[in-house]
Amino acid sequence: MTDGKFLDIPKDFRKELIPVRQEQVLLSPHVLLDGDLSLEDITLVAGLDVAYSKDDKLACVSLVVVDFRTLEPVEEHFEYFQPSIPYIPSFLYYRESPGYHSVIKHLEEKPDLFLFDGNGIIHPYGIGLASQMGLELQQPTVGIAKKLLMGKYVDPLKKGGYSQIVFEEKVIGAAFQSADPPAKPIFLSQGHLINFNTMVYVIREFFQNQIFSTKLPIPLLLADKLAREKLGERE
DNA sequence: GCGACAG
DNA sequence: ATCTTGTCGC
Repeated sequence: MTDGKFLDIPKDFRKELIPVRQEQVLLSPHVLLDGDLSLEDITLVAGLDVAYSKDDKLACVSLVVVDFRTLEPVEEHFEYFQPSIPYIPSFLYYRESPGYHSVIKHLEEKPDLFLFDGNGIIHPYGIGLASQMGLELQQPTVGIAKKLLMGKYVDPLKKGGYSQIVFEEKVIGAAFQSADPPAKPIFLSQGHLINFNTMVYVIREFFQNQIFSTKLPIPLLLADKLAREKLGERE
């Protein structure tokens, strides 16, 4: 017991991460779960992801910007970097954010929304990596995870449907059935400056009139592919 | 009491 | 995340 709440901090990292936890507690109240963003305003959507070498010595971060109407990619960037800390649940931001920030610098045009592979407010202190990135960028962000970190939900019945993810009586995200059952849903959570309904509607749009059946929305699918491909060229 | 635990 | 074989379905 080192944390006092939901996720314990591994003993080896306790001393370093307790101040980090304090930072999360301090920043969490600044996360905004609303804002002006609406579907009609969205033209460019960015997807970001990180791939790791098997020995965890090298990482490749990728960024793909997609036109929300045509679903065509309009910008692609990638960057190699060295992970400075291991993966520790609830501290993913501190492992991946250096990569994200360096690749975002290459953007030629500012996207209207950023999608991250991971969580927004689905987090023991309500500030997952997508939320903290949103605070720093001061831009709308959404987190999309393939596994549930915390909360409960009932399985959406059919493809295209969703259900609320609830924790301590509060709605913290949406389980979205992006592929046909029995495939597991993907787990959406607000990062920053976006409301629940807009988040769900935006993500749902990516699966409308789809030629390929994909589990991830196009920006994240392409980012995932790019990071993997570029990492492969170096190992 | 044990185990859970984004990537 | 990454590793890893065969197998199911279009």
